[in-house]
Amino acid sequence: MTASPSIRTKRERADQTRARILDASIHEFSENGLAGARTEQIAEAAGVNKALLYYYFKSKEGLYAAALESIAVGVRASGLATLNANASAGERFLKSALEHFDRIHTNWRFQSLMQQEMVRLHRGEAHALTPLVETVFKPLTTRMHEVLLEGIASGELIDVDPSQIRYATLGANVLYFLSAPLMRMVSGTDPLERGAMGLRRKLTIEFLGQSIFRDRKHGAKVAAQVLSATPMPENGGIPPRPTPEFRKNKSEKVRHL
Amino acid sequence: MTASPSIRTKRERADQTRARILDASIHEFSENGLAGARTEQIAEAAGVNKALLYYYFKSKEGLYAAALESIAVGVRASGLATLNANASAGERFLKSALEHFDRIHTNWRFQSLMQQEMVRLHRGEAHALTPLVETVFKPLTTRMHEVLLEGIASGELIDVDPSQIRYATLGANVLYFLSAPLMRMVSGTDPLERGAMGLRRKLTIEFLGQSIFRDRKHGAKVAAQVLSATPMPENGGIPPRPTPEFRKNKSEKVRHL
DNA sequence: CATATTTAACTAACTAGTTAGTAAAATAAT
DNA sequence: ATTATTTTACTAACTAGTTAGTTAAATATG
Repeated sequence: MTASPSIRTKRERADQTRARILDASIHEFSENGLAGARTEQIAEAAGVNKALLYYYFKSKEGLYAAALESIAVGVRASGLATLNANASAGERFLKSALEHFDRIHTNWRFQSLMQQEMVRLHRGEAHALTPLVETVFKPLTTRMHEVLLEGIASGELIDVDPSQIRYATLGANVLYFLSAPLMRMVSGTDPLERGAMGLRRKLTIEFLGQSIFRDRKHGAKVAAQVLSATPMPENGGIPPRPTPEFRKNKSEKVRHL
Repeated sequence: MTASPSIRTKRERADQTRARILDASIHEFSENGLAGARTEQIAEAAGVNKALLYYYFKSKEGLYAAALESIAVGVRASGLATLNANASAGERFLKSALEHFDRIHTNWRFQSLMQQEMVRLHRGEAHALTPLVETVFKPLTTRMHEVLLEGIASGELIDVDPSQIRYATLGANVLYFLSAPLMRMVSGTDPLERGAMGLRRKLTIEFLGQSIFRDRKHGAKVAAQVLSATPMPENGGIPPRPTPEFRKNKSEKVRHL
């Protein structure tokens, strides 16, 4: 287990192990939640002994918080990038809506962790999200608000509450992916299949072009432009599930002998 | 323990205990999830012995499924009622959007259970939701689709994908409540406080009036009409949480001795 | 050798589900 | 109507298994 020959020093190898633990944690926590994830499983996936988790991070919750922070790093940057692009406020907002849609499925782990954190927050648990408020959520929310206000002031967008536009836009994306397995049962077709997703992606932006732009013809043009400028990224992250029904649980073991 | 004098027969008392168990289950499961809820705690809250849960429902999952079905009964009726009201398609849709907003906070337990079920579905777990697909979700989705198509055909609503209108509308409501504890940390004000909620309720409908109606003046009128016809219901269901931070976990006990 | 990293072995606490038994109500027999 | 028998509703105590976290020893590495 003397690792790859490229890594020699003690420090480097330790850092690498640490990173492997974080990777495995993101994987396990995003799929099974804080309570559902098993430390033993994380250790195994990282190829280390369970006690090592407690050597690097003091507790399961500490590990969870670290995993959350490590995955959140990239989100802020890409989110702000679209909002600061060189384009009209309306176009920047559509770009950012599209980026949000794409990010949900390319970085599904992050989305999954966030959804579980929201539930935990409602229960009054979770310190884990607190640090991300300042580093990620506040900057993104604020910037988006500014862009929308700018678009409204310039007359490009309709004069409605910017937060409401935000809720409707992000909410649509969140709900699409969150409800996908349910809608699959309702409609028979899988919203996570690439074709369906590509269509939804297009309809999402076109809808915004028609709904929040004062001049709907202009909105349609901007939507088309944004869509043609940003092709759908490769299938990223939502781990495909087998047939919806039969599948033995993991987090809640059934033990009827 | 001969209970109240009004209940004499064995059968009646048994039905009552069964109902008490279901009530306690809804409470516990909605607050702690399937895995997080403790059978002992459910039994205690229902005032019965734990083994009785297994006498009435064969397993924890069976109890969960029964609780879910019992709470879902009311949702279909109220949802369909607004969609079938006597009004234009556009107005019926706004009514139904408003009913959805109100239902989320008056029947928070249902919403909470649904959100957790969505996550479970993504993991490939959950038979519990399957029966509700036919009895609740399919009828509601179908009817809403019909209403939207009617509104588009009549020219009252803009010609965009009906499903996209649904995602944007319901998604906005879901995200508002789901992200409330996070937004409270971001903005400092509590979205679940009654004043804020009343405002959001109004902005939600007004936004739809401006965004999905072909004639925005007409949309504004319909929105005002729907809002004045339906006052905000009394504070229903989201259990208020103390100060966001400090609060010992329940589902994931920390046992560092 | 001394220090940082890693592990095998262990434990204390907890939890879903079971079992064996009881009290009282319902039903059948006399 | 009284007694005997069966069924229903319910409980106390227990089992078997799981899991987060600890400890002390081992293994590199500088």
